[in-house]
Amino acid sequence: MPALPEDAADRHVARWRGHWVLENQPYDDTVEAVVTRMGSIMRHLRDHKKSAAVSVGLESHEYETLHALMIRDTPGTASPTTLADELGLSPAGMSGRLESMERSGYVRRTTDPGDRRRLGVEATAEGIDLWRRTMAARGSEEERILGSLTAREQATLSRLLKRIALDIEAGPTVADGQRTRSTRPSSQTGPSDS
Amino acid sequence: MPALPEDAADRHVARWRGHWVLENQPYDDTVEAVVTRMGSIMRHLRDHKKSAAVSVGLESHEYETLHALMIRDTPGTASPTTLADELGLSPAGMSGRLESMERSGYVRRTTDPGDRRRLGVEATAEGIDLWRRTMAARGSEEERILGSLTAREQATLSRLLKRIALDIEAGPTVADGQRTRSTRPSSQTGPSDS
DNA sequence: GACGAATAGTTCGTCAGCGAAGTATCTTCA
DNA sequence: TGAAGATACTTCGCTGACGAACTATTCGTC
Repeated sequence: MPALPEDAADRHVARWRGHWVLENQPYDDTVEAVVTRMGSIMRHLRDHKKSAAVSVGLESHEYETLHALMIRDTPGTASPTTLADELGLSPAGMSGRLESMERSGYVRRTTDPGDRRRLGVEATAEGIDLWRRTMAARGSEEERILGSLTAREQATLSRLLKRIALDIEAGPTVADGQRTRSTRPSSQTGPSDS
Repeated sequence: MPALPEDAADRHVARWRGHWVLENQPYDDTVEAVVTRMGSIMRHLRDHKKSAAVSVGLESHEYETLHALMIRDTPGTASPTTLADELGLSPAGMSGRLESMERSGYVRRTTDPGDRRRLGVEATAEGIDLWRRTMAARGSEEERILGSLTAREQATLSRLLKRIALDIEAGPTVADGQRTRSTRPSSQTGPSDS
């Protein structure tokens, strides 16, 4: 494996090491670099997705909404509440979003005759079209950037990330506000949690 | 290597596969899983950081600002413009944030006698204290979750991510709107790119 | 030295999102 | 049958952020 040139994360780590202030907490270059790199990769993908949406005339939150609507088991239709949950939005936020998207004609709210509290949200033909065009404009930037790795390397990466993800999912489900201590992970490496 | 149980990303991938709509674009499970996992790891870290800040009485954006102020080469002081750049904020946003943080007493704006257009931003003693306490409350969740991996595995992960990050940094710097095709990566590997 | 361009911040109008409170509808159960 | 309570969504007031326009200062150049 050839030595790789410096990346932004390396520079970040070098810069930060000197400013570490928690005496009882070690500063771990590798950990810091990993987190920084994941951050910049995700930011890149987010920016890319956003510009794809904008190039088609959609705000990125509108694209997200259409997307959530389209990739579900009953494509193109859902209740505002479900949608809000999936998008991590408050009910109020969802109302606002649907309102504006309905005005733009991307979406339609329908009433449920069986239960008049309930609404249905459907993507309109135009909404679906714009969603598809955004998908196409997006191309698969994800595949492009992961293309720097071989299939084997991708698999390794995926497995390592999965171990971390599983650890998080097993965790205390972060709960609200209060930081409950995790189901101490397999430990072996005292997370030295403060 | 033992078979790992299913994680949320596995479920996401399985669910999404059926809804893939770009005929000319293959659907790559591994890529999708990698991106999903990085997303949930980063989200977890973000939530954790936020709740640490809140537990100390800081809004998460206030913590970010103090953090940017503290980890720089001249700790505790910077110009609004620099700060805005580092935080990815518009000048207007920065003004607002400083305004409210100054009202809260976390930060102080000072005038530069040499150039009266310029300001300096300094963290106050209270701001520094709250920042440190947030750092402590944060503990190192990053280290805790990466603790699921051995040092060797962490190094592997870091290297793989670095390859991707370098590819992105080398890229067309995403520019605005238009999707320019990257300096085709070293290629060699249309990997499993199915 | 003085006027035009550049630079540093601020103000203004707007928008998406939040939490809390409100409205309408349905469910439960005495 | 008819409250009391639960559920589904909306409205309201507020906040943080944005882009565009504005103010104040300094730099460059003739």
